[in-house]
Amino acid sequence: MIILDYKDRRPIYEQVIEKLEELMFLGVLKEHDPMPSVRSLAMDLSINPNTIQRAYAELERRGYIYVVKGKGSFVSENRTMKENRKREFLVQFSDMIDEAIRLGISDQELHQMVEVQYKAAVKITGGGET
Amino acid sequence: MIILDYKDRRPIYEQVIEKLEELMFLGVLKEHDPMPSVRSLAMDLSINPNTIQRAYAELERRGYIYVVKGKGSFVSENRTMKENRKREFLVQFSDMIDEAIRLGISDQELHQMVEVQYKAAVKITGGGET
DNA sequence: ACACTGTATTAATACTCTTAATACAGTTAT
DNA sequence: ATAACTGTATTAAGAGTATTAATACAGTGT
Repeated sequence: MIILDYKDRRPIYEQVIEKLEELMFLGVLKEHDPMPSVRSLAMDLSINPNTIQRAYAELERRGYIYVVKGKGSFVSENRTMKENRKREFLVQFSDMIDEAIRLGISDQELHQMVEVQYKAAVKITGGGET
Repeated sequence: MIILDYKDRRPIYEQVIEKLEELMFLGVLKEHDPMPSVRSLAMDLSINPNTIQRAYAELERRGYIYVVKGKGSFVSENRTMKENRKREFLVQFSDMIDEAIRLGISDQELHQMVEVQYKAAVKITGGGET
């Protein structure tokens, strides 16, 4: 379910956070679904439970999971998550355009890139079917 | 000339590399200009000369500066740099479009963002006047 | 000779990430 | 109640990296 990349410079717990958020976003982990337990996920990934614990603590802090003591951790109702993600996208996208301008890329070129890339990407991924 | 951000998680030497590359890109540091000496830049930034040395070694490895022993370090003829930067941009931009598709953003929306952001950014920055 | 350049080395310190070994409290099923 | 799960907390150790510090050496220019 999750594959770690040890060549990645970022710490493992961050990768775990990212992957789990992605699974929530994709709907593989649905609202109120139980998260894998700290120990079992640690076993799965062959890493220390403390490292998973750290990732879970951060996910809880972000409001993406909630904890019921003794029972486990569960996926939150995460409307906020998709909003956050979209907000981040918008910021990054406008930064990209600033960079494009610095690089002397014209708006026509940008439009063309959007067009080409969009078609190509949709063809591969299947794109935004909700 | 350079301001370090100690809240940034990345190491100082990486920030120094980034800032110096930016100054070259902007033309503040022109081809064959002398770079500030290791010791003087270290003084300026109130950090250890070794840290600057590390940044310079990396800049040389990337071909952005060249060294004349006993004289100093100088800005390379860096056509490659702008090409590299453009290449990086293209990769990132297509990644962004993939993300947009995941977020269910239509190509029309993307085109509109490009349009709005481009005009706004050019107005502020003055944009790609070379 | 002196004051600059870059470069190299070694040591010490600090910080972060990760693992390991426990321990404790709450839940659930038997 | 006991066993087997949950999450949480703590403490210690190890590894790796970033940074500083103190030198030393070689080349350049005045």
